[in-house]
Amino acid sequence: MSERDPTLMSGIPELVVLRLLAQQEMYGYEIARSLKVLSQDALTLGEGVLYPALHTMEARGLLRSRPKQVDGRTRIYYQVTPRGRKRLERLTASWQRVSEGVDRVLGAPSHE
Amino acid sequence: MSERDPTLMSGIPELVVLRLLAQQEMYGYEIARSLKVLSQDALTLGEGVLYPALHTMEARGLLRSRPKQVDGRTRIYYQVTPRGRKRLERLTASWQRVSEGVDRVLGAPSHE
DNA sequence: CACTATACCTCGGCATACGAGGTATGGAAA
DNA sequence: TTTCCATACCTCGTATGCCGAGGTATAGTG
Repeated sequence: MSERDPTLMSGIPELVVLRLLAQQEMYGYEIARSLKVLSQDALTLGEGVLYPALHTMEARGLLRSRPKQVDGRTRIYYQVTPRGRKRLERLTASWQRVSEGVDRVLGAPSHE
Repeated sequence: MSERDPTLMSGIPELVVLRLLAQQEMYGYEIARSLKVLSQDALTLGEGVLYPALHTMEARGLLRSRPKQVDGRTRIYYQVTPRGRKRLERLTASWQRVSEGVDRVLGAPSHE
């Protein structure tokens, strides 16, 4: 009936997570909050997106993790590997390309 | 082993197709070419993406089509319905929001 | 004692991007 | 003539990966 909202973010979780972690080591929950704040609520990574993403990224060698006990709570801190940094560069370039492409199309002359 | 390039375009095909068609009626092949030119090669919609997308969009009432014979070739022209225009507005707003969000995250201070 | 915030996780569903492959016509080149 | 390219449509299978819903557990606050 009513069409479902399309995701409009593909690859974006990976891109922004890499970007955050490139600056400093962080743990999952922190990443989620940080992203919401930094993007001024434009980007919200649900836990169902974030955690699986972190796991596959680690499995691909883009991240490394280490658990840390803080106040009886377990946090898993992630950091970017060199391979992850290369990936970040590629994804960033790709994002810029595509987003400029979209903007050009959107900005194309309309006859309103 | 080597990670596969992520799509980095979700919802984008729908968005840009709607945008093009909002300006004028076009047929599939034309849309593909047009998109490539307008985006300066940043966006290339393969036929395996384009045609299925057009079909589902029509099924959802966002587009209407009519076939036309030109030089013994069949072209299927698409136009945007009012519903499609509403959708375009929503998607455009959403795109702007998200892309600005990403840019803010990417532009966040790094310590290089 | 209950509730919220913190902190992790998995599962199933679904949309959809994409390559590969298929049909057919018209025109230009070889 | 035959071959090839551009035009013009299509479908199928696969893989990805987003997402909501739900689950566990601790610490601190009302």
